[in-house]
Amino acid sequence: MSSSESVKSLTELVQQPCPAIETSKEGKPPEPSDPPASDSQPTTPLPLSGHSALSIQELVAMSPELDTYGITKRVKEVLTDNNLGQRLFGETILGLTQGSVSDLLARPKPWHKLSLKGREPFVRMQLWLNDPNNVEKLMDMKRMEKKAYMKRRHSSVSDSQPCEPPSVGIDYSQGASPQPQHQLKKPRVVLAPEEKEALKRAYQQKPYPSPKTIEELATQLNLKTSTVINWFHNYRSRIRRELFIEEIQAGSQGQAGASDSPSARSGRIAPSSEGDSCDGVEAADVEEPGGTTVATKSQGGPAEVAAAPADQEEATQPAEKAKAQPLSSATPGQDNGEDVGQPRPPPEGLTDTPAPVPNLAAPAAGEDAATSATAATEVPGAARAGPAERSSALPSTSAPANAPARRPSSLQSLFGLPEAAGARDNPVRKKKAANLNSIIHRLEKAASREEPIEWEF
DNA sequence: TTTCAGTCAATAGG
DNA sequence: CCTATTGACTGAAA
Repeated sequence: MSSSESVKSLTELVQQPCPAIETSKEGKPPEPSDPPASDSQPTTPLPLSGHSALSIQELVAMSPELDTYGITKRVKEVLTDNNLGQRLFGETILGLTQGSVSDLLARPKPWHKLSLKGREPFVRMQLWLNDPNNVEKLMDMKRMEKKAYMKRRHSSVSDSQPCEPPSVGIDYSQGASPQPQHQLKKPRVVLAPEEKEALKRAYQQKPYPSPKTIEELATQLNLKTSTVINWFHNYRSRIRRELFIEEIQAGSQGQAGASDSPSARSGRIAPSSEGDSCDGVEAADVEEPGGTTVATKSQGGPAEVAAAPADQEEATQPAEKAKAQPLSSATPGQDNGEDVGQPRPPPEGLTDTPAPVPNLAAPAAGEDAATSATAATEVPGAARAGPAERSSALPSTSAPANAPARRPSSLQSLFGLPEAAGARDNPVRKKKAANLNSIIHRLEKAASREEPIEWEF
């Protein structure tokens, strides 16, 4: 362990801040000659340009701290400037599929919130950006693909998909017309907007529904339980991610005015930095179709699902909800005009129902506010911290905002100064409200055990 | 077990 | 073609 020198050179490789400054040209040693004696890796699955002796993982491990936002921004620029698609880029440079690349470029998570694995793509991107021939290489790939494509077309005259079924052998579908072919492949569930709405509402009541609640939701919405579970998982993490980007952008916001960010470029002093900023605890209000600006009443009682401080599960089904098709019964117990369910087509395929759920449009009407009420009951003062302003009292480790604003003095980036001013208001509020709920949830959870937990909200 | 972080891959829009 | 969205899956923590 040691080898501080090699680290240094590697660091340069992955560094994003201005590369200039070096008296020696160096550029990039084809291979550093100093693999930090580490056990071998499962080998990179990617062709990865095929050089570099070091595995990315090693690079990632010693990578300095990259500005993910800045990196993605530059990558996007380069790609668009050269008409390179993210599919090509993803597959050849990152080893990821197009969708993943799109996601990554659009919503990079801040470096410190990334796992080792999650950092990998960013290191690769940085490496790629540093490569003087990056564009050229990709263009070559593009040409090659095209060539291959043309070739294929040419060779196969009027042949339709020569070798299509790559299946393992479980397939006897070769018939003739790929029409209503057997759907051996699951059709991919697509939730209807109404269903999503219902789920979101449920999420706001309870970001972490109990299995029982999930089961109920599934029944009421006529979805598979696993679908509901997955939905919650996905929704939670996607909400979380949006909060991250918000965090990032906040850091690079340069409000009109002269002062640019103080840029307190400091190191990571934190043993496990957790900068968080909760932002004012605003009451929540939710949007709704119609433009009814719901004021945030401190709820009246439509808390429903959650009742007992401890485990509210029991209050959930005093009645009987045998029948599916909850036209309006929704959650038993304290109904309050709440309705989680919505009429939907009969179970099991059968596309009959001509009318796609007529009502359900704006069922809610106000109870969303329950957002906070719900669980707050027990938690002492922990959760909400007064009004707003939370000038961190503790020496919160790590600066709340890193300053990715600066740009290297490269000719390229001279042109881009897209700076986007935020102009969002509504959706954000909602997200925050939901986020609060999850915070509460965690507090509750933690309340039952004693452990110095560190939270990041 | 459950949650989470990363991804994949189908698919909806352009 | 290309990109964005999103349900589902995988593997690793807890």
